[in-house]
Amino acid sequence: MARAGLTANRLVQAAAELADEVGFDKVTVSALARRFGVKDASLYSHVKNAQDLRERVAMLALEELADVAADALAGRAGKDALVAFANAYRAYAKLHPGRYAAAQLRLSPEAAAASAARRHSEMTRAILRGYGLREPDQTDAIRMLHSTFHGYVSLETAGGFAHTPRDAGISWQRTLDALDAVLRNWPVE
Amino acid sequence: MARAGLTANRLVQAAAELADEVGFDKVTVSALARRFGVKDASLYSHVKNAQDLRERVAMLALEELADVAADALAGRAGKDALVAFANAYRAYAKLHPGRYAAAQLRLSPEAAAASAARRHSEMTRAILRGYGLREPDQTDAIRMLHSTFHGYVSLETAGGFAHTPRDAGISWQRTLDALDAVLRNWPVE
DNA sequence: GTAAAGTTCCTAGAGGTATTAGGCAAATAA
DNA sequence: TTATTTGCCTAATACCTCTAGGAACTTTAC
Repeated sequence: MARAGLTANRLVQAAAELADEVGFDKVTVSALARRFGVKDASLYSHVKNAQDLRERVAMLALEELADVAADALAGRAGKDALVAFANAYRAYAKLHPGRYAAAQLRLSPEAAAASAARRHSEMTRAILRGYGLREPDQTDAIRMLHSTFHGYVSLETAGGFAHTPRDAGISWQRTLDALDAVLRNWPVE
Repeated sequence: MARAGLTANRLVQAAAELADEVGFDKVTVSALARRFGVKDASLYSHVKNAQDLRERVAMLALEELADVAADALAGRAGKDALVAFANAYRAYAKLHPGRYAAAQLRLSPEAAAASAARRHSEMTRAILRGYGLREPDQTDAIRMLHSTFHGYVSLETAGGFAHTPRDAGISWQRTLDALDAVLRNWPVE
């Protein structure tokens, strides 16, 4: 009886690939077992259950996303940083739709997710440094930026922009221009 | 053998309530049958299958969302309209989280979804009339608005803003201020 | 008013997914 | 080499989806 060499990490990696291929909602214990040529029950030595598996994929995606964003941000400031960060974010979502969907999962162990989530916030805060925003405006601006990025990418990949002929990449650029403008002149009510 | 009085509409309505109570992903044919005190198989005379059921809930949500948005928009213009529309959107998502999740479903029969989707675009376009935007800027702005609204609501309900003490309602208001500002002064590159 | 037709719901059953319990064999440690 | 741990298996339960075919109820048509 030859062993398949399963590992939690290997499973999560394969689950992430599966998610990108067939969609995150179709990442199932059975499908994953099939991919490794083992029985379903065998996976339960490595992951707690299906939910645990999905959460690990989510964590992987969050970390990867933070990595590419950090790379994009390195050595840039101001609008340059904003655009690079945003583009890295959008590119990752396009390249890894399943992982991106996973990253949107509501994680139960808040503590575990916090590390990746904090990295994202830190980076966004770094971008804002170039715009001279102070708290609490900074938090408001971070929330707006995250919302716009996530909303745009999410609607775009769901086909929400397909009805209109206008190229989605151009609207994205214009949206970034608009965000830059609003940050440079943040409304002080 | 007393009849339960099932109807496609009644099923969809109950499924929507179920979605708000336990989450859209837990809306299942079995659970719905249980709620009506009938056998699973009985539902298949009224809906094609589970996917069909979910899509009908999505359509219901899209229509309801368009209705409340239209009400909010009536008789308003400019920033007033923008804020009313956005608040109606956010309020609906908070009141009906399951339905809101359903509305995000990628609908297969594009034609069917188009009617509701068009209403949303029409309304957003109406808001922009107060800002004097022309095509193609209008399309870009619509996409930005939708993205920000959806992204914010989506992140908020997923608990993404819970780490920071800042009240999510205030950040929302400031985001709307920012959107108003950027629309009044749309960057012409 | 009754017979035909259509509709609603049921029973039965097949197939997929999630998960636990318990066992044997392979890898590792003593 | 023996002892222990680990990896994967079989078996079994439970839930969800969906199809086929049948019985009871409702509506239609004469």
